[in-house]
Amino acid sequence: MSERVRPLTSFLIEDILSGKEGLDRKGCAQKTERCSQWDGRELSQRLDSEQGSSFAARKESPGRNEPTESASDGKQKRSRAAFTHLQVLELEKKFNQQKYLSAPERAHLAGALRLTETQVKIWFQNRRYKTKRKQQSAELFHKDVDYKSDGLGLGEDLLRASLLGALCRSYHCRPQLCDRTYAWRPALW
DNA sequence: CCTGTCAATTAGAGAA
DNA sequence: TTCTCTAATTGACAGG
Repeated sequence: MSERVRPLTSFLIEDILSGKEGLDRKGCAQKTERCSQWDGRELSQRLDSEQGSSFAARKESPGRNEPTESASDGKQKRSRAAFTHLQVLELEKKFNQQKYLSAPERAHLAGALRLTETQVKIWFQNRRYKTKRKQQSAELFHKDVDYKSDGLGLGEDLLRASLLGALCRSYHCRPQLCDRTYAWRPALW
């Protein structure tokens, strides 16, 4: 992996408008186009009428969290949507069926769940990565257990116990997740 | 060029 | 306050 530069975690509309980000209008629209929090097209349009002013180009959050802004410094705080139980349930269900969605499928699912296509896309992206990480750590553990138990036949049981324990630890503070992870339970064990 | 993916990271939210 | 989970963001890269 190549070297990482400073992440633009606080991607501020004010910075773009004032030229601090060093992006021209097109670059700005492109960049924002990629972020679910900002609508590049809307931004481009509004740049025409509101150049120089600070405004919130943030899309309406589908979750219960409203975008917040501290009035004093005018800095936009990143909002984090909290998907509903049902939304996650349906996403998990779909993910269990298929790990990748086509554009029409994504649009359909997004519409059905009242999420943006980007949110669905990002959810699947994060979900795949999460699955991969879990699998990798499980494999790592498996190797370790195999090495330690070394012929005692404990590897599989210990792995199961460990994974179950990890899962319980993960969800012990969010009981509602135990229900919505139905996809994992029978398949995993 | 555009759009999607991955991998890594950041940061909000809530439970302990 | 700390910890965990996870939505969102980022850069690099690939394919059409």
